[in-house]
Amino acid sequence: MVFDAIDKRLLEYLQQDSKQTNKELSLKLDLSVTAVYERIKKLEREGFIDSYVAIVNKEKIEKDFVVFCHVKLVQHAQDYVIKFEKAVTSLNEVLECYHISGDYDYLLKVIVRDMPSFREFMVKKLTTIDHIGSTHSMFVISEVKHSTAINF
Amino acid sequence: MVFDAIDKRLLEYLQQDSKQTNKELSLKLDLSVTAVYERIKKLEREGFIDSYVAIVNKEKIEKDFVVFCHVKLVQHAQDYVIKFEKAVTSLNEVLECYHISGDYDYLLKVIVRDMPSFREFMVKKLTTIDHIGSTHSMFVISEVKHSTAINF
DNA sequence: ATATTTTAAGAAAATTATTCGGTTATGGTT
DNA sequence: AACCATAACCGAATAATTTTCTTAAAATAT
Repeated sequence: MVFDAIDKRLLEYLQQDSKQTNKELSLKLDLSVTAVYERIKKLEREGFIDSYVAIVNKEKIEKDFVVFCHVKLVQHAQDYVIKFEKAVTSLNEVLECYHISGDYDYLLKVIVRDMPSFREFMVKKLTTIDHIGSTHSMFVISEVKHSTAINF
Repeated sequence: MVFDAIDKRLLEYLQQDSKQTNKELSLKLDLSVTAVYERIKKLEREGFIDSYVAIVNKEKIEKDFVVFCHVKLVQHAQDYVIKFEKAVTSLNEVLECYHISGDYDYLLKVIVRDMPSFREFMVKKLTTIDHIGSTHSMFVISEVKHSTAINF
């Protein structure tokens, strides 16, 4: 399987707007509609494209209170880690969770409605998970840049 | 404009998979194809849906070295802030940038190929921006959860 | 209770995606 | 350089989907 410069450009376009028609893409890439179609199918089949999603506006649905939470575990025994990761994954306020290097073990991206909701989330959900040592919250004052597109 | 429970479910479905046909959605929502069509158009028009994008697999394109960078400015005069935000936004390794509360001013999500590329990014790009006081990098060991869908 | 507006439905039209058969490039082998 | 095998491409035909249109039913206001 060869992944060439045209595939690269195609992915760039699709990361920007996945609702473009194959005809539009065929003009940009100087290919036939069929060639574009088959390249897209190949990229989907081979796993280059994970999914197609709609990006919704946080403000509009009043879920625009974003907080990054650092979490440290008391111990790092494997079953503690597994349990924590499973628990945190199931929380729908947690959109992202990363195991990271540094002073803390994890970095979580949490999205809720407002500060009271955040308190509720911390008290009733996050800190009820076993083996959490400490947490540290960083509130997002403003989103300067937010893109889902990976540049080559 | 009313945003009801059906719209909510519709957004949930579209955040999961935006390539579903209106017919599939009409079955899930127990509506006609036209009703689904018009609701989607309304959500797009009113700004509930920002865009439709393809999510590409980082590993596949060998851009899966993810780093969160804290950045502190030397001063917070408005023109320093504006310049920094503009400069950082233009860097295509920086997918996300947040102005945050706490010890540091900004949190950046950086995606590159590997550690050498990261070093290159830090030395040649990030730290050449004016007025940066200090930085602190947290390397992602593993991505436990990564979703673009906001839950209601 | 009546008028007005919104929402929904089915059918028709327009556009788009997908399949198909044949052709042209590409890479490797002799 | 000629050969084969494979992959990529194209245009046309078909299938599926989106979009428009017309009308009917709810919901809301007068």
